[in-house]
Amino acid sequence: MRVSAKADYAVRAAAELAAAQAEEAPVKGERLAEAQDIPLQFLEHILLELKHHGIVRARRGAKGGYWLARPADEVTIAEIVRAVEGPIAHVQSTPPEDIEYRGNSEHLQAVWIAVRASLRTVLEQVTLADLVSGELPSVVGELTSSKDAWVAR
Amino acid sequence: MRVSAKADYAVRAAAELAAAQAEEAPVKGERLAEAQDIPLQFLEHILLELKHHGIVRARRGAKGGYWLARPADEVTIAEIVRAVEGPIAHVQSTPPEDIEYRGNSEHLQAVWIAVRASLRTVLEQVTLADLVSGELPSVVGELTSSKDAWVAR
DNA sequence: GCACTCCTGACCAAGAAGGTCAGGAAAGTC
DNA sequence: GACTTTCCTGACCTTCTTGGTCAGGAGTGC
Repeated sequence: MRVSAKADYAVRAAAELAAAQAEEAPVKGERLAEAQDIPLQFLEHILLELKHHGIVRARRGAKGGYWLARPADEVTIAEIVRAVEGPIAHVQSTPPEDIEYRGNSEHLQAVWIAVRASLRTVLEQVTLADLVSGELPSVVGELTSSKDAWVAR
Repeated sequence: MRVSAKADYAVRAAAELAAAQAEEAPVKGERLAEAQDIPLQFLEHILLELKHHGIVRARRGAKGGYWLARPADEVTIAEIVRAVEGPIAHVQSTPPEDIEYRGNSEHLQAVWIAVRASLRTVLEQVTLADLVSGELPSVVGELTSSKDAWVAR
C-alpha cells in the first residue's frame, strides 16, 4: 500500500509536460529532470514507459523532447500510475475480483474491491490539468479538508 | 499500491480468530493455517507480529493457541495491515505530509493525502466483526454496488 | 557530417516478498 | 520430573522489485 518513487516521478514529470503544453514545443528530458529533481537516466526509462503506454510522445535530435500525447485534462493520475506500477490494488498479484475466500474471510473480497474503488475515485478523477492548476476535484477537497487527513497514524 | 500476501494472510487469520472468539478457548496456529490455507510457519511469523502490536495474544503448550486481544468489533482492518505492512500510502517511504513538491507538481501532495484518506475511510471503518458477519459498513456497500467496481482496468 | 536527444538493453546493489529450517522456551499432562 | 504440545525466535534461502547507473545505438535537424 505504498506509492513508489517511480510513480511519484512519473506524475511529476507529466505535470511539467502538462504545464508546458501551451508552448507547442517538446520539452527535453534534462529540463524535466532538473525541474523536478529526478535522476535523468532513471527518468528517461520512466518516460519511455509512458510513451509505450501512449501517454507521452517524443522526438529525438536537436529541438527534440517529450510532450503529452493528449490534452492535459484528458490524462488522469490513475493512467500514469498504472503505466509504471501496473494494476492498482492487486492482492497477492491477482485482481481482487478473481480471488476466492473461504470460511470466515468470505467477505474480504468485497473489502479489497472497496479499497480499489476508493483509490479509483481519487486517482481517476484527478487529471494533469487539475494538478497543475491546483483546482482539484471536489472529492480531493472533501478528503483533505479534515485536519485528521494530514496527520500520520 | 498493492496488498501483500502477508497482509491478506494476516486479515484472514484474524477473521478466524474473531469468529472463534465466542469459544473462549485459544485457537492453534495449525487450525488457522488449515482454515485459511496459509503456510503454517509463515503464518506463525505473522501472528507473532500481530502479537507484538497488541492485536492478538497467545499461550504456549497443550491447550495453547492464539486469541484476539480485544473484542472483534474493536479491531479494524487498518490496524492489521499497518501491523504487518507498515504505514499506509507512504510515498517513497516517507509520509505524504512530509514531502515538499516544487514547480508544477506542487499540488501533488494534496492528491497523495487524499489517496491515504480514501484508503482510511475503508480500512478504518471495517472491523473484524463486520468482516465475519458480512454486515460491512455502508461505505463499502456504496463503493462495491457499482458493476464497474468489480471489473479490472 | 555533426551535434543533439531520445531509445534500449545490460548491469548492479540493496531490500522486500514469501517463504523454510532448526532449535529454544513456556505450559499443560502423566 | 519427564514428556508432549504449541508458541517463539533467529537464521537462512530464493526470487523479484526498487531505484538506479552505464554504454552505445538510432533518429532528427542544421
